[in-house]
Amino acid sequence: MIDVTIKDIAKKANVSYATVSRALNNKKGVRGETGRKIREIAGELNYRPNAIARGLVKKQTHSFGLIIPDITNPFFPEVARGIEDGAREAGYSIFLCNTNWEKNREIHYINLLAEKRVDGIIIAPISNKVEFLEKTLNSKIPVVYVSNAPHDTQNSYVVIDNIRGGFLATRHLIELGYNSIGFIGASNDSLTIDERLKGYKLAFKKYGMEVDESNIKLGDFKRETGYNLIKRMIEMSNYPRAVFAENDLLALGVIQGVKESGLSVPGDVAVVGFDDIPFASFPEVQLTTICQPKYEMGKKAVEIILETIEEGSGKWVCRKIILEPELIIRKSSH
Amino acid sequence: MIDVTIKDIAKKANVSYATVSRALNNKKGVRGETGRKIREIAGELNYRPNAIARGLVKKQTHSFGLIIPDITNPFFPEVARGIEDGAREAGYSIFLCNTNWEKNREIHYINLLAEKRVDGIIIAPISNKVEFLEKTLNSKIPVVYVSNAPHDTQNSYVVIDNIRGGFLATRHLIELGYNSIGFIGASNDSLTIDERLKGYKLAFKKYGMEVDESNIKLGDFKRETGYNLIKRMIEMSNYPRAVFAENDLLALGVIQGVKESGLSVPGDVAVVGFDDIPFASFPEVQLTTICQPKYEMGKKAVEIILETIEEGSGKWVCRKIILEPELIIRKSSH
DNA sequence: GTTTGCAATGCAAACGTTTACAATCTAAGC
DNA sequence: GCTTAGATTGTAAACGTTTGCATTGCAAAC
Repeated sequence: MIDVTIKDIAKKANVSYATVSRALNNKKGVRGETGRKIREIAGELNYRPNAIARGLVKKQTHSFGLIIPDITNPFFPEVARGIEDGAREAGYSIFLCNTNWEKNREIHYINLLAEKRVDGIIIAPISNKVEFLEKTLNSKIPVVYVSNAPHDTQNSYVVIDNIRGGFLATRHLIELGYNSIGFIGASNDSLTIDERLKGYKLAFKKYGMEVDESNIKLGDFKRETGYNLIKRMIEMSNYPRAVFAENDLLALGVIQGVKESGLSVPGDVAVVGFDDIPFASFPEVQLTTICQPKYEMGKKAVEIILETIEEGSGKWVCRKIILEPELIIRKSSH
Repeated sequence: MIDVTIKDIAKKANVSYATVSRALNNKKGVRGETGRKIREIAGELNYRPNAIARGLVKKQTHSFGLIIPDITNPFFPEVARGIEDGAREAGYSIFLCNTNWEKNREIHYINLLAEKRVDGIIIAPISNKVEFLEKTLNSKIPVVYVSNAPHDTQNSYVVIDNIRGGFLATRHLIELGYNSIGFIGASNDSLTIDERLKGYKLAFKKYGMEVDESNIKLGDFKRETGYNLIKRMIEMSNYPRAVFAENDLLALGVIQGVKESGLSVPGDVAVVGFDDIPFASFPEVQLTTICQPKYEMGKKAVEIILETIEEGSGKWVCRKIILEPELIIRKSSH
């Protein structure tokens, strides 16, 4: 009962195992009756093709890797779902790799996936330092960046226009009349933050306003961080009456911090986030935010990976897709 | 540059490839100098062992499958993170399979994982109908159920005491003085619901109260469902002033529905959830709920899988772990 | 009744490892 | 210097498939 192989079937059907292989893969050149018998026996024996063996000879595993920094941030599961759906439809499986925002874990996984001979890698990189990734993988395994990507990459990516997003969020607050606007984000070797901050500054410039660097506070991507940073900010004598947080999780932390300081949102401090995670729209929260098409982003990333794989090792497919962010105004700012 | 193998190294080092294999795996019986040279060459050539080939001969892939119904429900990412952490520490990778609550997708994935020859499967089953799963996998691939499990299974599981959880939630509401308490959950071939509902009824019994079946409304596990069901409930002339929702997502939907009906929580309707997802504790939400040790649950499940694998095909490891639920009282009920 | 051509099948190599066993080398013991 | 044991290395089989090529069988065409 342990692991029935193609040979077992061959023996029972009195044919060579090459014929069994052909029959089971519905290849031409096998008599109808023979095929039927073989399939029947395969069924009886509860045969399951060994994808490992097949992978070895066909040099493809029908699987790819998905590297994300934080499965706990609802943004990523949403993207992952898109990827998973697309992959399944095409007959691919995905290795889930959660880096927990640790660079060495990212590297670890890249090596691992390479050893597993995945057909492609979809990665939401932690930072814009991707030399290692690019060096080890380039021209060997197709890579698609998702969510954010180093701008000088040779690889495909599907991202959102983070500068535009940062700009939209900030402009929204400016137009509401705020002239002192805080920025709360993750540490600055992340590309995401780099660009969203750029958008933030762009808006200031466009309206002829000065950026006050002391209003920019950086940490990481966790909710607690938003909470801590806003508290520190509020201690400042002249704290900003509006805050743009780099993602919704941070924004939620900010809101919590504001409330706990005895202030109100948006009365005392207006808050805008980024991502539009499901909870942002929850009536209790009603967070103004920049919406990213998360599911579609994942779906698209898979499409590109598949396209690259199909293309064979021939020419290098390179799609650079930049999606439009959308400002969604809710009650945390008005 | 495309795929350097053990043979390339052997040629360059002037040794047989068996020696290379031994050297790279740090096996005894290879001279220090030889080993050093081989490793050096391997480094230069940027050699990456082919896990597929290795898997074929060693008959293990160092990967296992994780089947969950909904990666979008924050409960599961939390569990997944525990599993991922445990797996990585032990050198295993996980195939993520999201069934989207569809039974045939679950079956599809089970077959797929079997073909991929994963070393084990951790599954949060959709329903208590697992004959197929058990039939196809039993005694071939180690299985560990997580979150909930069929009680008559031969396999290991790590779950929470759902009956107890349902009981705690309901008792809490009873003790607050409510005598008409609604139950909102998923369709009834889910084990989870079966047990939590059992706990609900148990509490009624214990306090000598009658269960009013019209106060029990079933749908699925999505937030919208909670929203829709509570709205239907509120239309009833004598709707319950307290609701136990089978999970936090449903509970959030319930709260939304209550508010939109112009009623307040907990003033008009008290709400208790289940899971304690991160957002339940958010100050805007403050959902009373039954806490599950999600991360630990995942961690434990991996431990068991690993233990089973280590054990070899010798005896059948079977651990049945039932964790204690904990009632966390917040502002959605008091 | 040959030939021709094509469909059906079998044979064997290949994919990149690991590993049992055989062969060789080295150095210690006599 | 010869034996011998132990360490080092090589040979080849195995893992379960796919697939190019050779072989066979059979029917149609001559």
